[in-house]
Amino acid sequence: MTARSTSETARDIPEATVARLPVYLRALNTLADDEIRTCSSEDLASAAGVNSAKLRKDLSYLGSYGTRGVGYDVDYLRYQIAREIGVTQDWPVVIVGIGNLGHALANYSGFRSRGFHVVALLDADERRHGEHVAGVLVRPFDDLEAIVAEQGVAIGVIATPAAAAQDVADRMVTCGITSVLNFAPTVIAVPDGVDVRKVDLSIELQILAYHEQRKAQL
Amino acid sequence: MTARSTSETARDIPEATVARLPVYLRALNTLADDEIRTCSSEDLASAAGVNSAKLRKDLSYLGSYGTRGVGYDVDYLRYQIAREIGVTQDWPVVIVGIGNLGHALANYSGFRSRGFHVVALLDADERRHGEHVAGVLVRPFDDLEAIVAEQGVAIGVIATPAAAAQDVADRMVTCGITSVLNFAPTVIAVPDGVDVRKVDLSIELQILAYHEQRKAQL
DNA sequence: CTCGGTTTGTTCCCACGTTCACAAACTCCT
DNA sequence: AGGAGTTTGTGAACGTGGGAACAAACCGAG
Repeated sequence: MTARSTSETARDIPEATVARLPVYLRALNTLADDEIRTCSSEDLASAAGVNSAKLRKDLSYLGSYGTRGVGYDVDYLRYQIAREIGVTQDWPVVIVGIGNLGHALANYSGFRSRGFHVVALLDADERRHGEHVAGVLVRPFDDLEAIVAEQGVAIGVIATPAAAAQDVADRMVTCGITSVLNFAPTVIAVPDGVDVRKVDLSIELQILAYHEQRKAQL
Repeated sequence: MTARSTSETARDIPEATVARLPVYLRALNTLADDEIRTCSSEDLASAAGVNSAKLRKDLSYLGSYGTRGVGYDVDYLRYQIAREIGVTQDWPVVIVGIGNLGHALANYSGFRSRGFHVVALLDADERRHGEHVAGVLVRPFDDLEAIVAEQGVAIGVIATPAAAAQDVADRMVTCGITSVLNFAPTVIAVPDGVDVRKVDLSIELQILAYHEQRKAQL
């Protein structure tokens, strides 16, 4: 995707692998909670719901962190994956659009516990300003630039209606945000160098409906 | 994935294509709202954020619904895609776990407007029972079997904490649900023939964080 | 009817991802 | 020390998906 021109220092990890690393990390955390110190690729793979060969190949992109004949040290591997993903540091995040979904996101404990913390909640509707959600003040959308500059925010979450999403994305990009998580049910366009990931609830249901319909046809 | 043994009547559409059909459908709806009657593959592709060659190939799996030299009839194509996905009919859905996220899902208008309607909200916590969310009564989780049987529910949504997700999934499968949309941050195991799709907010953020970290290293 | 312009449907090729299978490397037991 | 058993890391085969390019098909003008 991005052309890595000079100094091929960092090995580039396939996108499909990157998407699975967080799953492995969560599985390792669960194992660690159960005070399991070591696991085989088979153990971890079944906890993560994947094939063990795929797991080993995925991990091999990070380095050789296992021991043949033994397996992986849970804590060590956990740290290596966290470091590779970048969640050993803490990422400030802004959420725009404090409707039903924005509320749920602001309250979602999985963010804070996994290296992210919500530094601001923004909404265009001034009737919401001053309200506190999950202990964070809801502020005007126009405060975006100031907050991003002050806090060094790189990641923005869009939880607005579809009609507002592109405008919000444009403003985010303008003030320096380079990663966007979009919950609005619309396609947003961004310049090169900005990453967008989309989460769309009704699309997921429609995919299930397709398969469901196929099953019914037998 | 599923072995289609006999009567190869229905062409099987690649999974990647299935995942994009809802996007095309939404783009077509937007065009229809603007009273556009016809569009080229180029028009639709840019509205959907994909390459036009890919769009044409995707549509070709459904049949030949375009006219060379002209393009696609918006309404006709819209109907064909909707029929293929299965959203010309209405799918009953149950949501289990009425916390912050469950609330947001119950209130999400995109479901009803796209061929899905919430027939029941279930929660294990009896303090929530009797409450109405988005006009639907919150009922005990133990009512699951009765509701699924009565209403012919095939699709279940899990919005519980991670610890409860597997149990909920097991109960759903037992009473005949064959498609599950899982919002709980954990991997759930289901038997063959049951489809699971996972939506995981913190995983999406972690993927963004990985790329963000890579950008910062330049 | 024919010709030029347009747009679809499809073929071909390449890149990416998945899985198998096995050599390399480690532990433990005798 | 040596051999049996175990598990990782990886090379190779295979399948799926993406994109360029082009033939087929349609429209409209003359």
